Amino acid sequence: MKKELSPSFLHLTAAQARTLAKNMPPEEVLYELADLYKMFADSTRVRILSALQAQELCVLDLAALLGVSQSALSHQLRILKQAKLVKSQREGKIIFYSLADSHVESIFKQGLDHVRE
Amino acid sequence: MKKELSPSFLHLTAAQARTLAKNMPPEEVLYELADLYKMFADSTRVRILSALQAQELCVLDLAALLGVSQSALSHQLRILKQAKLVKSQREGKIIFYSLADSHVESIFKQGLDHVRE
DNA sequence: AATATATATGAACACTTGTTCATATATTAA
DNA sequence: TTAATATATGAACAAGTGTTCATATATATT
Repeated sequence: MKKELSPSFLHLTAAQARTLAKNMPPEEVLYELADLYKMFADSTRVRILSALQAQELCVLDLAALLGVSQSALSHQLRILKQAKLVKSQREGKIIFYSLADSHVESIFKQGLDHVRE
Repeated sequence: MKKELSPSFLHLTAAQARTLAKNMPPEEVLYELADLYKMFADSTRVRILSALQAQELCVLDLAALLGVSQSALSHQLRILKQAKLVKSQREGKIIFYSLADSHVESIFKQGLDHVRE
């Protein structure tokens, strides 16, 4: 029995290609996944998340701790907040930021395991 | 006993700041971590990794499967290979790509868990 | 009310990144 | 050797991103 080879594939039968595509997460999910990882793909944001993992902090303390300008930090915090990785809580003049999600920690650790291997 | 407040911090004592900094992974590791996540921060690369998770594939099949140009794919494969997330194996004219590292899968799954929550 | 403090934001800019196009390299077939 | 196939790569370009600078907003203090 001759294998039915789709004209566009080299080694995959059309059936195999379909099965493969079906077993992959939907495109839309993969796009969201890339967007999630974009949040961790900048060293400033990674350092922010790493610090907030230890304890909640206000903007100026974070800035001092990381050696980043207040403005740059504020911009990044906004991005992290929109992505719902970080939340804020006002106490008078000061706003405290903390991790919004326990998943952040596990994603973080997974990555560290790989980097340290 | 008065708290010794470092002039540069608002709510952190100098001691707290030191402890916090000490408990964070070293800067250099955080930079590597960001670089690792950069690999997952592009939808084309995520889709490549997702496909290779199912099975090893040659460049043209991958291109057809994902609907990406051969050139674009080749460029991305080079990037993934340099990052040691992917490896290649030649068989005559054809080069098969596969995941280089089992960590890739776990990083992937962790992210999916978060996206799907 | 005026001032000081803490944070946010818009615009501009430099830098990075992913794709395309054209072409190069490598292997196989004729 | 020549032609065909599979993959790689350099240059150019468009789009995206992170920072800075100046300024705005919000709260507290005097």
